[in-house]
Amino acid sequence: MKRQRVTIKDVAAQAGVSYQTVSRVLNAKGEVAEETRVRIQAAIDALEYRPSAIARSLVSQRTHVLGLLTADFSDYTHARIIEGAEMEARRRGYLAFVSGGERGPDGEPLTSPLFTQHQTEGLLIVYHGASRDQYTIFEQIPRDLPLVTIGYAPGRPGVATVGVQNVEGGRRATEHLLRLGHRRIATISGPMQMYASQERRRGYAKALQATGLDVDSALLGEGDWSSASGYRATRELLARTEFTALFVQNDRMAMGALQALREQGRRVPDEVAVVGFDDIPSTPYFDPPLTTVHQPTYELGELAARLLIDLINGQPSSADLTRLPTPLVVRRSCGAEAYRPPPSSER
Amino acid sequence: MKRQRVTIKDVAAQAGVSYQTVSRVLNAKGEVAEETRVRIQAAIDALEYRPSAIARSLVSQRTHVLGLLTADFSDYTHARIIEGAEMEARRRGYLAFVSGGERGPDGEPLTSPLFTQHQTEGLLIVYHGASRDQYTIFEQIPRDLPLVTIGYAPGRPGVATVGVQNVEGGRRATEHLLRLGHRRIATISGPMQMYASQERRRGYAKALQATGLDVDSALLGEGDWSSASGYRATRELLARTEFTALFVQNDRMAMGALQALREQGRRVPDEVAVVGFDDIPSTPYFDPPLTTVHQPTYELGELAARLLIDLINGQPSSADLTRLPTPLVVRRSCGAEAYRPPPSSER
DNA sequence: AACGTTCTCGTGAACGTTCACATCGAAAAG
DNA sequence: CTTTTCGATGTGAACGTTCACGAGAACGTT
Repeated sequence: MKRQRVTIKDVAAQAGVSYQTVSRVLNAKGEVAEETRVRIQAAIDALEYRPSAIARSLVSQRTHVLGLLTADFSDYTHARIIEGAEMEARRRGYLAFVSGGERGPDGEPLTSPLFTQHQTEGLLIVYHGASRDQYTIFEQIPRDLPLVTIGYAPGRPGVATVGVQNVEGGRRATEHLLRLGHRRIATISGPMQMYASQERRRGYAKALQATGLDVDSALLGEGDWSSASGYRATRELLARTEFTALFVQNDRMAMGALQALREQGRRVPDEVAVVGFDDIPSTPYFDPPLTTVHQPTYELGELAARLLIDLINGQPSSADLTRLPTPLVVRRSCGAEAYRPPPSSER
Repeated sequence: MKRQRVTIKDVAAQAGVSYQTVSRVLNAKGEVAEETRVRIQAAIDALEYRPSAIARSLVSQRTHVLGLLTADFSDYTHARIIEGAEMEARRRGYLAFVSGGERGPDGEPLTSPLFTQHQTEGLLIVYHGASRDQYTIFEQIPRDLPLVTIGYAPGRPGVATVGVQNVEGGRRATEHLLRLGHRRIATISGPMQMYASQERRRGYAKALQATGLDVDSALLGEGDWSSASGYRATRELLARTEFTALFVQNDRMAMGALQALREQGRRVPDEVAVVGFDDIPSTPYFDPPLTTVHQPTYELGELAARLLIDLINGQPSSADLTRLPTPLVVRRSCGAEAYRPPPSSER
């Protein structure tokens, strides 16, 4: 484990100059004779010298490291956001600590104390968010640390937020079903203390009201985003009331819903039309292929990283509170279109 | 952006001692009078002092940072491995840079040069691996950097490898179908240059041969792990030959396969029995619920991280080349069992 | 009463870089 | 030929911490 480090002084010695001159060619700063620069470059290559980011950080007080914090790593939506954010960060010269999986008592992701010690320059919380009264997580975060969240704690002083058009997405899905002639449209939300759930349901209600319909509470189901909960909520709805359409507010729950409908012998889309939310890649392979509201998760991650980096560098960014569009993707489960074979490439 | 850092000297001044004494209480090293230690602790709390990991790293030459490199972030299997690895790393006091999404010309993930500069102590490559002749990635990695891969480049000098029992999994799936009386069993592999594909197919062949059957090349399909490719490969198989069972070597492809079978009017499991591989969480909600070979991905990530950290600390680890078990999970798509309602919780 | 121990704490150096400034030489200007 | 100017390079300090020492005080020992 003796990893003898090659330092800038070794390079200087090899090239017969002082360490400062080497530093100058490394940073392309200040004048240095062409002849010496090639000599130094040769020494660098010969010794395979790699500057120490640690030492640099110590003097510059900058680490170029971001922290990405998430509650649920392996959920596709979250993973995609992280992927986009990490990619954008890398493009801008930042590295990302990623941490996730641990949740506090209220479901919020947990910060590792390691995060703050390691001089993370900014933090991105990838989490779809609980309602206003539960922000315990922010107490663990230094107040002066640039912070961006995804659709979480919008408008909170000190935190910037980006998200998707949840309300519009919900409205779009519901309008589509209304346009197809459905009048009794059930819906299954995620946990109602979460913003995304509230917003998607608000879109649902808006669409109904615009058509002069009231929201019938018998038609409102609630799950926890999991397929199992979608399955359960659908069975409850079926037992409780009649409906000809179902708007499930994420695709995983929709998968459970389709399962429940199949079991009960309700044909989709003929007897019940179904629309989902998220547009996860497997959606064209649902039975039947799912009409759903697309979420640009990758782009959301990129946007969030961009905003965070701008914040770190003190650049006013217009991205704060940006809401990315959520177009409806029509497939077969809503009955609006004849069947097409699935596309040849995923994602 | 003026983040005026509280240093150990500030704490020392506040407590009326030297910086060294503060360092002693921080590291619980050396004797320090009880009275002064509480005084210093008070100063630490009052100033909200957080030691600089950067400065520490500079002197200790240790960063306690791992690099997790992946090719495909948002694939469930990969994400789960990373999640497990990150969790285990955190438990052992390590933070993890995660980087992914970029692939080289041969499909291998790409290392960021930032990785090595940042004094990553070890690298975990989460990638299911291509065949022997494509190891371009290792050339970018310093030879003395501890390296662990997942089922990739096993036996290569300098890299430790963990994985799952792919051969046994493939055998188990095929044996199950044989035991149910099937004799013409088709299979769809991933890209054949990948280890996982080769191994799973080898398991398939072994099971057939143990029963005295030959491998019929007409029954061999190949995809790229995506649902779309599973769909395509299944259509090709259906057009080409007859079979009563299908072993698809990952669940995403299986999803496409089910879709293709449905379209062609082949009932599952009555006309064609299907078995998958991976046991992703949505598997119970496939139509029909998919019998599949379980992969302990989370545990695999934990194991890999443990191995990597042991390597870093120069501890001989017995985990190298460990292969985690891959039990068969029987659901409905193979026709072996009556239908049970999906479980109430995912993952 | 003088001395060795044991506690407790402080000083200087080092980790690998960059920054601010000083220095040196030579070319340009008078 | 002297002075100015500027290009090229070197020196000291600093970033925040730990490590290897060393020093003083309190205590007991003979």
